[in-house]
Amino acid sequence: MQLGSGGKNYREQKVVAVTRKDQVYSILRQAIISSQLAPGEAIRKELVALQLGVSRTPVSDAINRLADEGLVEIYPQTGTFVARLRLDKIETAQFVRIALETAAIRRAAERSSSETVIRLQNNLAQQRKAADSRDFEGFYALDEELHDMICDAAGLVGLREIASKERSQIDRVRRLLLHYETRMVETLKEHEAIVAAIADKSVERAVATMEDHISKMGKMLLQLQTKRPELFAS
Amino acid sequence: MQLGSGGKNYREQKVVAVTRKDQVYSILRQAIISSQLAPGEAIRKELVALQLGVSRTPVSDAINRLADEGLVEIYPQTGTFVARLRLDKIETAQFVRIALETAAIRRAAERSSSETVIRLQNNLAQQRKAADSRDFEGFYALDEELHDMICDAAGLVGLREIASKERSQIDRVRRLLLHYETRMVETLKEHEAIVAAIADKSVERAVATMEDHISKMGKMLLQLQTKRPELFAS
DNA sequence: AGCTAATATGTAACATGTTAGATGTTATTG
DNA sequence: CAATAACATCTAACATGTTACATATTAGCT
Repeated sequence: MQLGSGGKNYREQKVVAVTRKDQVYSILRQAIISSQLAPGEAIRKELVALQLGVSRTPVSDAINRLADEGLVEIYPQTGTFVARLRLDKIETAQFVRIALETAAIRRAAERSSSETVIRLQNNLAQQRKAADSRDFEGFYALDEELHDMICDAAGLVGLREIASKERSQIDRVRRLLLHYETRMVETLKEHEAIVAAIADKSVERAVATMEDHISKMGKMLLQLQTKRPELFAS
Repeated sequence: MQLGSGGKNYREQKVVAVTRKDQVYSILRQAIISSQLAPGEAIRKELVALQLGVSRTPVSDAINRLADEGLVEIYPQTGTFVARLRLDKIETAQFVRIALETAAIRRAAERSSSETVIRLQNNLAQQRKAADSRDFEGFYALDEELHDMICDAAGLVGLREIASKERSQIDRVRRLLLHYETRMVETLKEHEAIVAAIADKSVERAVATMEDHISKMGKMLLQLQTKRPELFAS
């Protein structure tokens, strides 16, 4: 594992964090969300440590964090596994997502500056490009970014991180759906409606379009169980 | 640290979790939220390990988790400190709390059974007793329990844990305010209004009373900075 | 004295050795 | 042959040794 020059951390002005455990965490999290590591698959800490060229300690630390996040399941003295999907957990995540993001967009619509709107529209332009060229992965990343930008626009420190963490379960399911997903054009339209409402400062319309958007996506997610039942627990 | 008989963990039916790191986590978290460990105070891992009769490993694991939760701050190669309060973080936590708990009470009011209502009213009766006998700590615990019960009544797996985690910052501030707090009677009235709305299945009224309740408390929290500025960062 | 560089110190981060418990397999017994 | 007990194996949990880095202190220089 080649780390990137080791950026310094200073006491008062805390910087990105470049510890090995953070790097391992990012790598594993990415691998899980992108389904490179499939739900139910065993994670052998020692092997991971070997592959990444670190000791077992940072790997364990990273996995503990992933367990808190609900992305892995640790069975003491037995093994660590990529968490299988659970419909009830996904339902809760979906609920939390709607609660947080509708509240966030309400604030965002109330207080958004023209610069913010421009950035949002910029993102939309890129989404159109990605949609035109059938670039699923690119579109997906821009989708996430748009939601993050709206969270940020609410102007609350740390809100994006909280929302993004609660979204990780849903992100994972969406990735698995990517291949089946044909909703890119519809999604784009919904995004456009959301941004338009923010630009118009139509607070209630922004909230309603966001709720509609997340709900529609939620319905998609539930279809995964019929398509890939082996990914689900219990 | 005397552990309680070591309850078994089985693969499919996962049980409470009795690892040392979980115990250390609970102990430290309690100590921080109850302000036994004051904001800004250093935590010496080795000392904690010694005091609890465990090695540094479970202590580090517990502290990592507390850091994720925002209750401690780890400065690499320097030290670990109980997180100082930050107005902006508290504001975000307050926002998240309103978003989650109003959404939760909406669902709870829609679907609450008569048994649930009875449990809530039972809690209220105990709150009245605690208020009569000026039992701040007891009242506070019942307050938390009431909010947890409402989360549970929404019928979403894991929602209570998420809400409770996001509330930890606020709980800490409330504890610090306990000695100044004279709002117990008013708080009780607000709780009664909330439960009454749920019992009546008046969804919108339940949501409104909950939002009002949390907002009023939020205003109290902000007064702490003028009373105890040394607890705050930046 | 004021500034900079060398050094000392303390801590988290990291590495690795050890233990205990969960589970699967094989032997043993009725 | 089935039930069960002994055992082997594997893994996370835990313990402890080592390293690197942030910071404070001191020494040396102008």
